[in-house]
Amino acid sequence: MQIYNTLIRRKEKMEPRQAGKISMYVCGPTTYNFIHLGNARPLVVFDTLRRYLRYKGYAVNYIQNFTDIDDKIINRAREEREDPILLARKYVEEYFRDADALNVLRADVHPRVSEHLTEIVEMVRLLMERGHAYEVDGDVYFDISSFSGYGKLSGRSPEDMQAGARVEVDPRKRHPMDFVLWKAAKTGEPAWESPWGPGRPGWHIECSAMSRKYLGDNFDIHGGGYDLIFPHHENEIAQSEAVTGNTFARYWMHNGFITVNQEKMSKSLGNFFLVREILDKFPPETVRFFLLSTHYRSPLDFDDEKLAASGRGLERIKNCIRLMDEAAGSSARQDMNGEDKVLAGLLERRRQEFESALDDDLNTALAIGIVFDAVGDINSYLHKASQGEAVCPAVISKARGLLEVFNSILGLFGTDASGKIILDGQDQGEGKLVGDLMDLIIRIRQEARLRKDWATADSIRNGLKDVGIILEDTPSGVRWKK
RNA sequence: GGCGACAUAGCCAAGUGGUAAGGCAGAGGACUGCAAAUCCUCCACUCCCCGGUUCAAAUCCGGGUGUCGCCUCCA
Repeated sequence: MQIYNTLIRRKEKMEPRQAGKISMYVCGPTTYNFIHLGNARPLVVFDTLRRYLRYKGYAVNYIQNFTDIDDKIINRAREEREDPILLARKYVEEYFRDADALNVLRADVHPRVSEHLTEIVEMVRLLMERGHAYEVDGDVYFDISSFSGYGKLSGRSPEDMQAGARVEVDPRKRHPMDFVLWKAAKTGEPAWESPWGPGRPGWHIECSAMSRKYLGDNFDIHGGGYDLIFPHHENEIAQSEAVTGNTFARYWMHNGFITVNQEKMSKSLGNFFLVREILDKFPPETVRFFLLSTHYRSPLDFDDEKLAASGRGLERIKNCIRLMDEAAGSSARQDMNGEDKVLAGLLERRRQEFESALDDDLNTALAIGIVFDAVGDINSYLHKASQGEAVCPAVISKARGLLEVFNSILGLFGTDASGKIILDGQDQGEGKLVGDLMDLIIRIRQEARLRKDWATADSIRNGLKDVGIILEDTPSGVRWKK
């Protein structure tokens, strides 16, 4: 598999440190609010990467942190007259509700800053001991001049950045780009004991300390949003490598932004949409599909019309699954004929194309194109079969199995424990009562149709449409779906 | 001021040297009482512009133009 590595600015072959195992760390949210769509992109992208690596047979150790101690949390808690720790805890819970809805699998560990003060203080202490940090009035700063590789990820030298500095420089810092490792507590703020007095960690040190605890001095993949390259990830490298003397992460992956009217969606611009709000209007699989329909490094512009178009595209895949299930249930042909073998061959080819798409820097947009190609192959086969011989259930089972493999990686549709795709509709969800009622309504309408009472038949169909149920008359019977 | 990314049909989007995937929307046909779904066919002589390299460029190089991002909390 090839991965675009921000460190060298090109794709390279991904070779894990240990054969068959991959360690991944992805920067998670600061929990002071519900997540917005921009926050959701890395979740879905790296979840998909993780699923694909698993599919390829790797044992993946996946760590995603929560920043639950931070200025923004403290400010928010003050506004709401709540305890900062409890507020952060609440938004961790809310985070999981959104992530679960988007079918993002839980990480192996979700470490929180508030539970790793010991490791963080120890790391700062080591940086002090080794001459990479200095203390001023209870604050501890990292001394970037002590780390020769500073700037290697973001591709800028300390001199470049000084030239355009847009912030007032704290005069207590030796170099303007020095950054805080430990902040002395102000009155009323949560604080933890340290050799430099009570305080709390700076933003960057947590990821260095927690990734080290769970993945060791070096690991394979570090992911996050593009805007974390500088300063966050640059600083993580400096801290970690200064302490360990080892290369930190080998492959750095950064997702592009979600934009609104071509502008970055961000909290400071106020143009963000909460995942929760979007899920009120669109099903979660549509949102996930939308997020994966563009390559992860490209910007992705959001609006309702684009999401709606994604939903219509997804419907095509769902229809294919419904058609397969109907056809398979109506046939018991055993032996494979020529058409069956042609489809079987095409399916195998699609599997390979799908894999090579994802092998090329997780090209989910291409992979989704391959899914549609497979859907076209299957629909054509079903159409031909409907006019001649019945389908061969064994080939249909293979086809459905292929879509389930695709789904196990893209994570679009809900499944049962064995990975079988479960769609809304008569299969499940509403329970037996709705199914029975639908059977009754359809029977009454069919009687009307037999009498050629089209007015009644159409009235029933239109009425159901108004409550969100689609009726489709087919030669073999009536199909309904939500 | 420094650094970087992107520009492909009405919309979304893949494609890094060999003659433009896929989806949405749209047109025609098949099927249907009608609709929907599905199938078949059509829908970019051309990839922001101008030069150059090459037998061959959307793809490489140079120069423009435009949009966006990072340098400050931000996925």
